[in-house]
Amino acid sequence: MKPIIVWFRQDLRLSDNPALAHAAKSGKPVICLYVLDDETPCDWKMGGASRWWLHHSLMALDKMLKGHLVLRRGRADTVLPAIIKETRADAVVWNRCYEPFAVARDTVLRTSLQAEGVAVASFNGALLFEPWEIATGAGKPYRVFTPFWNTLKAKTAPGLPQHAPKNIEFHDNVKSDTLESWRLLPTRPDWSKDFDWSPGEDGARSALDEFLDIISGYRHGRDVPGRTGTSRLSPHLHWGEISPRQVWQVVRAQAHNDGAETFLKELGWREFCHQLLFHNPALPAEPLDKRFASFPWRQDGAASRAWKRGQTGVPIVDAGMRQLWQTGWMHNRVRMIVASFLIKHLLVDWREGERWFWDTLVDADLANNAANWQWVAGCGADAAPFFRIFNPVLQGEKFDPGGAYVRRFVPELAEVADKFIHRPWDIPKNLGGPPAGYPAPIVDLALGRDRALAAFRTLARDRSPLKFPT
DNA sequence: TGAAATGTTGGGGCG
DNA sequence: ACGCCCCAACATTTC
Repeated sequence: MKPIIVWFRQDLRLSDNPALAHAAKSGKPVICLYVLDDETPCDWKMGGASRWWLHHSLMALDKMLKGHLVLRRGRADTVLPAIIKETRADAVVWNRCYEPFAVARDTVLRTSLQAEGVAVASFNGALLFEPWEIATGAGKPYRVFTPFWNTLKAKTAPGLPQHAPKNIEFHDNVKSDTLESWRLLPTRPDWSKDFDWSPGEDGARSALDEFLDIISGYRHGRDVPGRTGTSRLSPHLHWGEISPRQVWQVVRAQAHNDGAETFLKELGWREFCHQLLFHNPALPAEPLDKRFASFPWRQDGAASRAWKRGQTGVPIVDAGMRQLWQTGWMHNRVRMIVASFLIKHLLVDWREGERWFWDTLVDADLANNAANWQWVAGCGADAAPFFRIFNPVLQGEKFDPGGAYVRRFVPELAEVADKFIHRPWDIPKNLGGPPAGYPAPIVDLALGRDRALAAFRTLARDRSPLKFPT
């Protein structure tokens, strides 16, 4: 019997994995393969934090496969034909990816494999619905979230998740790299020592279970960065350690509480972002709203560096940027604040923030990252209006009132009184003044706001309708 | 999934 | 007792 190859990509799990289930049912011996491709030129090479996650997730997957995971390095269109030749496999299955380069790669590969007589099948393992399954009455992709969401909800429920295959008959003795030889982990310095994550399918399940304990308070709790009020599922979902169908099914069962309802909407945003990228391959690189093509972004290396390092002198911004660097993740409320600060107060091109997040987030996801940066910049689909400029002081006082979040990540401010924790520059002289060792703000918040309004207003005067690439 | 400026209202101090 | 002013508190509008 000739073997079948399951090509793992962003679906590092056994349960509800349609490609794996298909292979296990086929009666053929199964080869579970992961290919690390550092060779194909790509604008979005996997970032450092992603590689850290991948290392641990592959280790977990290999354990669940009882050591049968095959690791190969190289171009997918070289590795797959090679391993097919070695093992005489006559079938390949995978779950679909939706990044433009992945779509292009997989389309070519499918054709060439089929031309060699290899059976190829692909499945939906990453989304509730395919990007082409939710369309307007005119058959076009949605550009506004709310009608997209209404249509998604009205569709018949996404398919029920499948159980992991009862037993898998593996095809043995396939050459494999060692994971260590891929050197996915950071060395000198080891910036991952404070990462507090459990990559892998079990870790994903635990994260979901822990979230279910607090989901009833999600609607408001999700906005408080000093406490755990969010699901922290994003990296697990990105790597496919848990499927959106699995999350949907469990959360849906609690739909009587508004927290569950609010959270399902976030899964909806994930779907929305993925269909946006699928239908707009330039989403990560070009503003959807073409009026932004000639926007006068400022080149300010010093400001960008201060932002990345969490040295802007604005507490909630610095706390967020340091949380990102230290833990590989940032609370969503704070992502909006730091993004607004970079784009509006500093007038730096959103793509610079997008790139930094791509390199530093363990949940870096091309679709979510690009769509959300465009959203904050005001050039994306269903975008925030240009005049919506977060005041980081007010946001801090509203969502981190006791300063617990700032104190945790900006130790220079740990002893500052609550009243001044989000504006240490206002600490009067007789109380000691601003703490030494913490920078003064790199931009005057009022001036920065006015400058952004002036710059963005010139765009708003251009009444030409939004032009989206077709 | 804002913030700031401006407008309105109503209670209380006080001449 | 009355009107005037002040100013929270809330509402509206503007960016």
